[in-house]
Amino acid sequence: MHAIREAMATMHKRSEEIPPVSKAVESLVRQVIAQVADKWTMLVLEALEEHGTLRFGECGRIVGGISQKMLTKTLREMERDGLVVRTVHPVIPPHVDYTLTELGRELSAAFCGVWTWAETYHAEVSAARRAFREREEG
Amino acid sequence: MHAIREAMATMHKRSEEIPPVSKAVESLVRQVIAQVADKWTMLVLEALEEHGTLRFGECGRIVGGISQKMLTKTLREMERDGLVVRTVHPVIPPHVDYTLTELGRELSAAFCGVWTWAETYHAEVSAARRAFREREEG
DNA sequence: TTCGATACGCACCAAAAGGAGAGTGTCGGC
DNA sequence: GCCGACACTCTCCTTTTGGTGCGTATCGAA
Repeated sequence: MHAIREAMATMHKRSEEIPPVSKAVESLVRQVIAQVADKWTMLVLEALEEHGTLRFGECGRIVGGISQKMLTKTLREMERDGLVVRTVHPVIPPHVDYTLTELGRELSAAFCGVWTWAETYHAEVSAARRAFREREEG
Repeated sequence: MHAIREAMATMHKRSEEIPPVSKAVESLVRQVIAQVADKWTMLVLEALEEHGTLRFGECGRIVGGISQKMLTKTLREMERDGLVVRTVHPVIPPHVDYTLTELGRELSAAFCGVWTWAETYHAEVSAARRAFREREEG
């Protein structure tokens, strides 16, 4: 009945009762990972890495399929985390551009492995999905 | 007034009107990335990489802070994508365990760079956030 | 005999993600 | 003189995400 509640309680307790000093660091790392391992962040990062400095609209066009709202939000978060620098040129009409910082470039390089993996193995993933569906339905 | 609508329409049109042959592949890669660049997927991947074969409950305890529902969902998706193998031992009480496939291990290795980045630079990210907040509020 | 353990599925609900559309202010081109 | 471009912001609205709690089957232990 409440077996699961206790099981999950234990699950949580175990991870909270053992704070091996570096618990704060691990939490931070997780937070950073969760933030950064975002679809749009990855895509924007890629766009900026490939094209260098980009304006808001350019960036949206290159990424493709992103709404203004999400583009604004993603770029703001990246700026906040020190991944991009936002430069406002006070002219009319407004001109704002975004450039990767060193931190951003490093992250982009780190993500490179994942991109390569996806490009290398997407066929295998598709095959696995087909096989899974057939096993389920067939 | 409807300037933006047109701008965004153009934004989308551009990316949809130019299908440079590898458009399908890019779409697939993006889909795979979006799937795989998930917080829980990364965490489970890490747990399995570090501990080898794990049971459902063990996995939850190691990842920490994940609900059953999300753990089930994450593991199912990973199985579907060919990242883990799910083995059911038909005993009572039930015993199910999960192991990374070669594909999963490759992905884990690819993510290694991101983990390293996060561990290396989390302090910089924190600093950037503080600076951003001070610039905004102060 | 009743409880605890296992690995879930299901129903319900709250919160967050994300899209659509309108509005803003100014300028240069038609 | 009016419209389009820029880089947004703001307000709805829908979809997705994720948590909680309950139920299940069966066995061995208390």
